[in-house]
Formats: sequence, structure tokens, C-alpha cells
Amino acid sequence: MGRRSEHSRDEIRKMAIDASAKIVETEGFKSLTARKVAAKIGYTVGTLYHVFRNFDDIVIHLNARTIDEMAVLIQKNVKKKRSAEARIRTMAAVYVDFATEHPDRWRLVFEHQAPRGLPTPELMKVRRDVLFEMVAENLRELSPNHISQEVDHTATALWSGIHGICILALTGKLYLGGAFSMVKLIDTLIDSVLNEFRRTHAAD
Amino acid sequence: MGRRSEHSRDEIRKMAIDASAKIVETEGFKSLTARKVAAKIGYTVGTLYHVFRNFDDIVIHLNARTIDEMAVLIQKNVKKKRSAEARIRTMAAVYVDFATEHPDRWRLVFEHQAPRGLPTPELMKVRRDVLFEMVAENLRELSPNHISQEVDHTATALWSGIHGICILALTGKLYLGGAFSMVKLIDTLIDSVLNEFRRTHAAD
DNA sequence: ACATTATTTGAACATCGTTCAATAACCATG
DNA sequence: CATGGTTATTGAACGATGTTCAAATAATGT
Repeated sequence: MGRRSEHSRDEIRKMAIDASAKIVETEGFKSLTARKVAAKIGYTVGTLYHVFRNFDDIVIHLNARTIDEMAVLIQKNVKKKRSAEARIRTMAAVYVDFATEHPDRWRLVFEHQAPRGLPTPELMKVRRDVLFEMVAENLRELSPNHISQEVDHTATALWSGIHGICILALTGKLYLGGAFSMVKLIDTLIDSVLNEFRRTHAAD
Repeated sequence: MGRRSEHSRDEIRKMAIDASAKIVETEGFKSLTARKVAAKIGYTVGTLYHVFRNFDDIVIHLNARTIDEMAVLIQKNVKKKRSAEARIRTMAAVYVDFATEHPDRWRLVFEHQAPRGLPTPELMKVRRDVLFEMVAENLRELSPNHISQEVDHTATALWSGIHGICILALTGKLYLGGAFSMVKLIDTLIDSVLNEFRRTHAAD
């Protein structure tokens, strides 16, 4: 075969990531293979390797898109909220919803790691901290007198905690029954951290 | 070859799990393969498959041992502590230490999942809740008047949160620098949840 | 001594990520 | 219009993966 040029490099990239997302959603992230992606977009593996450096590269781009998608969703919902606290609670709610609706794509973001030794690609580093910073922003508004470092610290602790509940629930490692639910657990965590945050402010 | 009978079934199982642990620790959990395990114990793949149902079965047994090992370590350290709060803080500290010292084995516990559709083996279910229950026990002691369900709820939220900090830090998805550290983040979370717990008790 | 049983092997299979020479389609030039 | 150069695309090949199983061998029973 030779050049068909039906699609540009970037188009193929986009098609491949689309296809990957679909495969992960329908068959789970363990079923994502290069050949499956290639077949789904009407090309062969070879072409894929001309457009991506390797298989991890595909996963990394898929994950970047997943994070972006989630960030947009969170932004959109947060805008409607007036108070800083409501915004933080909304962030968590959307986060949980997204993780629940796209469990495999969401897990892939957190369970994938580039081959041992290689550094985290800049692509990911940039996205990594976006949500933490959004939480920090709202904490700052909630209590403007805290020193910046303390705000960041609290934001990290809170958001990591929410993430922990999310991932354990999603991977079936939490007992959820009766009055238990992800949402309630997260409410408890938010209540606790926000109250403590306000209290330490008083002793400032 | 025929029966050598140098080792019993159970001995081979133990040897295989030992070898797996070593491989995971030294080469990372992505490098764990059946052939590598077999070679390390002086057998071939075939033998492994007579003793384990499949590769996941090996991982599950390795994970069970990892959890047991960690649980023993926690128990031992918790015994020395007098107050319920000190015991909870110690639990978290030992958890973090273990995860930090054995990152790959620890991650394997939480990132492995049996093939799609298959239920979590009983082996895991039993171990899954041990640590949560330990936290709940101490919470109960901390404030005996709470209703049992609320205690379990708080224990789950707190322990999941600690886990979240742990896993994000370990997978390099947390900004940790300056005054930031896993220990400090976890302290913040524990402070918040315990204080809130005591406070809601007052309004009981 | 021989037959039976249990244990261990290693070749075979499909599939994986990855590479790369060969190929076929396009473009430009004569 | 043909011809040659360029380039996108292929598909076979490689080593390694999990998994299976007939064959081979060692221990045991008679």
C-alpha cells in the first residue's frame, strides 16, 4: 500500500484516541490493544506506530483527553454555584459522577504509568494539578486570611481524600451498603476538612 | 520429567509467592510473569499451572500475603499505644511507611483486578475490611455514644481518605515539596475527621 | 519385575507491543 | 502522458506473554 492521504496525521491521532476511548468504555482498559485500535479506525498497527511513539503514548493521550473532559464538566457545573463551599461540593459531586459513569477510562488515568524510569510527560504534569488548584482557589475565598501554603495543603489533603473514596468504591474495595454511599462518605470528609479549616483560621 | 516430589504442592505455592514478591519488589509489578516466577523456583510454567488456577490466582495470593503482612505490622505497632487516637494515627503512619517501602507490592494490591465479570475471591473479601474495622473499633472507643453505623461511616471516610493521599503520592500525582509531605497531609485529614467526629457526638 | 499413578516438562497456540523492508498510491517533473 | 521520486501504508516477523496438554519420567504399589 501507499499513501492514501484520506486523513492527516492529526486526524488519525484523533480517530485513534476516539476509538481507544470507546474500547476502554465497552471492553475495559485491559482490553485496549494497538491492533484493536488500528482495526477500529480502518488502519493497521504499522500506521499507528507512525503516528504515536508507542502504545503508552496512546494511553497518555487518551488520559489527557479524559482529564480535560472531566475538567470542562467540573468547570461548567461549578460556574452555576454562588458560594465557595457549594463550588467545592459540586466539584466533588461531578468528580464522583464522572468516575462512576466512566469507570474504566477514569481508572486508566490513575493506574497507568509510563515505563519505569521515564519521567511523567509534560502533557500530564500540566493537567495533574488543575483540580487541586481549583479547590485551593475556593478555599482561599472561603477564608481569605489563611496563608497560601496552608490553603494548598488543605486542598491537597481534601481532594486526595475524595479521590481515595472514589477509587476504593469504584474498585469494589469498600463496603457500601445500607446508609453507606460514596456521596455520603464524601460529604463527611468535606464537612470535616472545611470545618477544621475554618477553625484553624480562627486561631490565626 | 516425572514426579520429583522434592516439594509438596503447598511448598511450591509458598515458593512461588515468595519469588513473586521478590520480582515485584525488584523489577516492578509490570515485570511479574509466570515464566519468571517458575524459573526463580526451579520449575517450569507447566508446574505453576498445576498449582495455581491461572496467573491472576498467583497475584491474588501474593496480594493476600501483602495485606496480611501489613496488618500484622499495624497490629504490632498499635499495641504499644495507649489512647484510641494514638492508635489511629499509628495505623496511618505504618500504612504510609509500608506503602512507601514496598510501593510496587502495595500498588499491586489495589490495582489488580480479577478478569472482568468474575467476583472478588473470598480470600480478598475477608482481608478487605480488616483495617476499616480496626479504625472503627478505635473510633468507638474514642466516643462510645455514637451509633454503630455512624462510626463505621466515619471510619470508612477517614481510612479511604488516607488511602487516597497514599496512592496519589506514591504514583507521583501529588505535588509534594517544601512543607508538603504525606505525613502532614494525613495529619490534617485525621485532625479534621476526628474533630468533626467528636463534635457531632456532642450534638447527639 | 512390572504396572500404576503422580509429577514435571516443553512444545504449541493465540495474542501482545514493536520494528521495518516492501509496497502501492500520490505528486511533480519532463 | 509517462515516468520517477516521495511517502503513507502495509503485513510479515520477532520476542515475550498467558495458557493448555500430550508426552515423558520418577516414585509407588503389587
